[in-house]
Amino acid sequence: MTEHARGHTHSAAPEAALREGGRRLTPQRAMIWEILRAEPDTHLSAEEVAARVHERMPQVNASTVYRNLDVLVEDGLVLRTDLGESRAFFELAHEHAHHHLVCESCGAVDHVHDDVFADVPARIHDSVGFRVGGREVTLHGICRQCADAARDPRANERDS
Amino acid sequence: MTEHARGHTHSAAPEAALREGGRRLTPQRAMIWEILRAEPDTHLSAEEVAARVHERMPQVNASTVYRNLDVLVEDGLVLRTDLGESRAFFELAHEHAHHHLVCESCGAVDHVHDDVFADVPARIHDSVGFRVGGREVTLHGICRQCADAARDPRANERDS
DNA sequence: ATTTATGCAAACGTTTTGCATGTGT
DNA sequence: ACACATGCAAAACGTTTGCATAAAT
Repeated sequence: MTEHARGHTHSAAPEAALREGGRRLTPQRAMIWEILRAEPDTHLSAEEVAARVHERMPQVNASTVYRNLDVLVEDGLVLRTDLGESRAFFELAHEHAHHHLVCESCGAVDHVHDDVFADVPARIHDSVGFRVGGREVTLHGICRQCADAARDPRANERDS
Repeated sequence: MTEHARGHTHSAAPEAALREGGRRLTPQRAMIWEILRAEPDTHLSAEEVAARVHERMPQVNASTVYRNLDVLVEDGLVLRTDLGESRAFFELAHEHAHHHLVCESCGAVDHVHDDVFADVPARIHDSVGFRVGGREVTLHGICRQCADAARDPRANERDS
């Protein structure tokens, strides 16, 4: 689940992609990019990104972060994912889909490989003509930890 | 798609379920329930429910609607579904899962029968131990209409 | 010179809260 | 009488916007 840990294609600063749209790679933008790159497995909300930015560049305004996240998403460099409950998260755009499993109990976000969906998109397309998004899917449910905790109350010690 | 139009299990006013928790079926609650029951295929946001309520009972405050939607969800009578983009919708709780397909292009919400998922939940559980929610799943993508419109620009006439 | 980006502050829209009043049990 | 529910107004929340300034082209 950490196969893409070390820098490759997408980790290079995204100057090119930005400049295509007449955009500039400002220090603030670079910082946001860097923050997302540094935590590939965390799903950061806009607010959390803003907080991270603020730690390192206190003078940067939250609105700048919001604006830049929008820009990066618009240019396809960053992916905005809705995890439900009005929680939108941001992460670097990947080549291939990885899907999100949001635990309804503890809020944790697991990942699944695209494989598990097998031919579901095809079946959906066949039955209703809907083309499931090229990107990410979010499922809700109960993660292993919470399921275990519910099954064996004693295991609660590691939870809240 | 209107099989459950006339009163049976779920369409009956939910007095019993409410009273179990020491709750009361107030006129406001009944109205909300009625509104959701009247539009089984629409996915109403809290705000839209509030608006519908206001049409019929103008003196009812929005906060009452918000509070009551919470209560109904809490008691399992109403289902809150997150359709992404901070759009949460409400509908009467059903027996069996039906899933939502949100068109990223036009925002329309399609439904798919649970069948299309076949053994996906099992596969997910096997691979990461995550138990996909007993209820509803939301997928994002492009609906048939929008896909057709994109493929054959001439068909745009029925769209925006 | 022109465009793009920033900081600031103020506005926004939705949802939540505190509190006094009302209603049902 | 008591617990539960309501209306109202105010606050809260995360996000967005207008505008003057600053930086890059």
